[in-house]
Amino acid sequence: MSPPSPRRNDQDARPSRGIPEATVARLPVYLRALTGLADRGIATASSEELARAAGVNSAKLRKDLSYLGSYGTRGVGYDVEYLRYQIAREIGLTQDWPVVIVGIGNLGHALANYSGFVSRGFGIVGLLDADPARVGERVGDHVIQAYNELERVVSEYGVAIGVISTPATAAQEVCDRMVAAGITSVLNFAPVVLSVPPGVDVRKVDLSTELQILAYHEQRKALAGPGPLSQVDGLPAERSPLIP
Amino acid sequence: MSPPSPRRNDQDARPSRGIPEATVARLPVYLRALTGLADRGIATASSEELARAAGVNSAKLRKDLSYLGSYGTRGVGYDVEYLRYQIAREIGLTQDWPVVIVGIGNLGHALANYSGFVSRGFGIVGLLDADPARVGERVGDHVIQAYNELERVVSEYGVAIGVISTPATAAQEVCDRMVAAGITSVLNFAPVVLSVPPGVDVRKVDLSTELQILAYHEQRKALAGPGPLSQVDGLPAERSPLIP
DNA sequence: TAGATTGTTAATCGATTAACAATC
DNA sequence: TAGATTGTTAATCGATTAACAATC
Repeated sequence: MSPPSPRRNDQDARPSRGIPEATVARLPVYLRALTGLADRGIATASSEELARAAGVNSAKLRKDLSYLGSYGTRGVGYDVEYLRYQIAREIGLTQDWPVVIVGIGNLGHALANYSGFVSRGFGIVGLLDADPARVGERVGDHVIQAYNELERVVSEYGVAIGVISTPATAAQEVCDRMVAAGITSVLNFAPVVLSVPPGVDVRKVDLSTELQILAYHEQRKALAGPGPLSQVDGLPAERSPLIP
Repeated sequence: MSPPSPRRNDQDARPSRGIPEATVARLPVYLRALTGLADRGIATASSEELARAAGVNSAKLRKDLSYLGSYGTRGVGYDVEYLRYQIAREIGLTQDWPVVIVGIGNLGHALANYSGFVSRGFGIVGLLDADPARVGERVGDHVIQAYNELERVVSEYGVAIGVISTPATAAQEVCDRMVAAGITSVLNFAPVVLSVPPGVDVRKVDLSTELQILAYHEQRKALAGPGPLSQVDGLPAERSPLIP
């Protein structure tokens, strides 16, 4: 009966706004694919070639890139270096992001030594640990500092992104303290669901969740029987238990 | 004009089949939440309580659980232990999954020492590295073996899931060899897009992608200006560069 | 111009959510 | 029975995909 209610129109915003989440999550993949092409001396790539390098289909890639603007040339393709820069700018990698890591156990060491960290616009400005025995230890180019230094490091370097690689039991309290100190984005490696106030982003990386998702699909493959056509002319593929 | 073409009906399959991917990805989260509740001695939980513990809304949780069956009691809620078992069974965690890890650098060490590994139905049956200098080194309960042992370990233990924590340059060749040896699920920590034949599942965990997604949102917060209401009465929030 | 390839449209598919009848 | 809460429906929203007009 009544006309559709007037709705806030996304057109009002700048074109750089409102990129779908699914697209945002793929931009880093495109960026990496472009870097790979550039390293191999390739100056121009079609959506088809770029999509292959990124592991997606070309329709999706073109749709994704269309949210950023028109950076391709019809009949030609995309200039690798130009597109790479545009995506980096869109993500915000034309500036450096200071990052603090709390919890320097095995995983924290691995993160601190991860070269992709520095090379991609992120810089570690603090490695913090609550264990006094670890404070002062050298890890890569850095020295582990006391957890108590968190507020100082965050304000001194203007840290916006914090990484949590503590045990699960400590993660929420570390997160709370990060947020109180001014951090508004958290990358969490601890296997807990973190509570944060509105305006704070949390992303979670969870080994055991990933393994469980694989196990689910693996189990279904076994149930479906061996062979790509899921023929059921034999018993399900046998899997040995842990003891051989 | 013509009636819709006859389509293969999912109803034909058992109810345990065809759980949406988004739901599958949340089952491990529910499982962990249930374990947490059980640890605190809670025997029964409503969808509302369970959803809070898992960090989702209760409608989504009920919808997700409905794909597994009717394991709740109207007016009462869910029996924590019973539901926990049903989800574990659905995922396939009532059996143990032998896992092999290739690439025992910093990250490989962290993964090998990760306790959630063993405790959640996964068992490491091999730590492999291509560097002869590392072979023989003790990591947790295991000893690093030569990369050459891959085929033997996979067939001896019936390994279906392989973890790649090598440098990016080695990842594709390791993956190919895993697949040739019979592995059908790969968890990849190397920052490359892996090519695999149909029927092989790959999941990727990528630190720098996660950081970049956070950076994108962080940048938008800065552009929107300080304050939760995105007021633009001031300059964008200042972020210091890496050098203070 | 002819060929190639982008950027966009529109159809389809899958995921989320609110609401509520069923039922403990 | 009255109150509580599940399981399901249906509406909405967001993501994917194929197709193709626009255009280099």
